Amino acid sequence: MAADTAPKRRRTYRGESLPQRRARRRETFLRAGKAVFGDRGVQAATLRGICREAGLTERYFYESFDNPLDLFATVYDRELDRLREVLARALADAPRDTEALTRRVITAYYAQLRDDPRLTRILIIEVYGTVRDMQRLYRRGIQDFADMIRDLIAARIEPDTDDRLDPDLIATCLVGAAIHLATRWYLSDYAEPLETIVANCMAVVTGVGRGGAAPLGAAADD
Amino acid sequence: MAADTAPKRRRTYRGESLPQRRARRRETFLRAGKAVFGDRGVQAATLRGICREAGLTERYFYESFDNPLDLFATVYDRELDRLREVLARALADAPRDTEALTRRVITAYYAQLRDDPRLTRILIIEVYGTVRDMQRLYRRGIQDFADMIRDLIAARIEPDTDDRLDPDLIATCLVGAAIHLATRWYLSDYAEPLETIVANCMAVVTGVGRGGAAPLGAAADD
DNA sequence: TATTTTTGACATCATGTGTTGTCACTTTAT
DNA sequence: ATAAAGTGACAACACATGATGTCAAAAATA
Repeated sequence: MAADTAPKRRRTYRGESLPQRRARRRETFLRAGKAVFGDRGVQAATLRGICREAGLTERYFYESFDNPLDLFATVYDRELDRLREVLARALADAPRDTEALTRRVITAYYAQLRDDPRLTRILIIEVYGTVRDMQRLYRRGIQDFADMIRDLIAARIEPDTDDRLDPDLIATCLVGAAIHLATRWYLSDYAEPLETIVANCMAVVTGVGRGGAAPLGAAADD
Repeated sequence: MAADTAPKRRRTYRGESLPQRRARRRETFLRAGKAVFGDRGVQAATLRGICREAGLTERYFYESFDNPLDLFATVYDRELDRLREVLARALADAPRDTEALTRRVITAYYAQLRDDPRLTRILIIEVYGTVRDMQRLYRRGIQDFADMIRDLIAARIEPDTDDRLDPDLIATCLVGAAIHLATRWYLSDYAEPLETIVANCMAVVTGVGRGGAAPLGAAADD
């Protein structure tokens, strides 16, 4: 059926070939999608609103995406990759000292979230409020970070202490802690300075499994 | 306008007065709402579906609720109160030893989530995917638990160690950790035994702020 | 310049949902 | 018994949205 209405020859238009134009329009929709999803949220996003934001018509939307949720999934994937890249870079040229490395990654994480609120909203807030397809996306995205943390802490586990301790579950907790802190931070319009957020997240992450007598800080409890 | 169609006299019907019938129908809708929201989710919930589940018609829905989201908010509030009550009870007759108390509360929390998957889904999953009104609900609900934890750990903070440590933020982290672990647990259909979940959550909660040399367990790292 | 492709604005269709209204039937009270 | 209140099934309406189609103007090629 595509052959019926297909043009005989493909022209360059305004100095762009057909693949170039397609790619540009797709990119335009991705940017518009990030703006709409990141500023107003998935609930408020409509096909027409996205097209208005993109300055393109519905036809070109369907040229690159199946439906609005497909666009969101693509935007989400992309933002997730961006964040992953930032963390990988921080991890790459980090010192070998465990605490310094942890601090560096955590700092990179929160700095990125602070510098790109739209990414933040898409990755940690909007991804929830959608159908089960999005929950798959969410779990996949989170799982990556949990695995990253798990590998970091797995080597430090001593099985003879408590054999119920599971690096996977611990990592899940730590991811949840970081995300939840990020959520609060975002919703407060980044009220606290970055250093404060990092310090408190560090306090949770580096203390894992050390439930002895000493409390927060260095005081001895009664 | 209500006066036009208002009945002249209020009758008892099937042995129930009008307030009794109203209350019963409202209760029926609350149960139906919990079933629909807790099993199929907010996205899949429709007014007609809720009425079918309740065995009542739309008229009686509007008798007690403004719209489906209003019903969800009421159901959410109710389930939150139930959970809060469970935790308060666990906290009330808990030993004074801090660790035992913490363990008791955490155990009560996860046991309740395991025993009532609908409550779990409504409280930790479905509450996200709605409009901003629900985010208010969510924040309010979470805030309560965060405050509870904050009060527990605030007394243990020594300000001369790191003055950026903030009981509020730490509590936010811990709530996030617990919720995220609960989310994973729920999505895995409660694959791990309760004791495992509790042990790992404990490892995170009781270790807060103790970021020294000792890692998970008791081993010394290189 | 003439023809074809490309574009954009807009109309149209189909569908689902919240909301309100209708009406026959049941139950209660006089 | 009869009239009024209550109930339940379902129709009807309004509206938003996704998806598809129409058509004239703009731009490129022969």
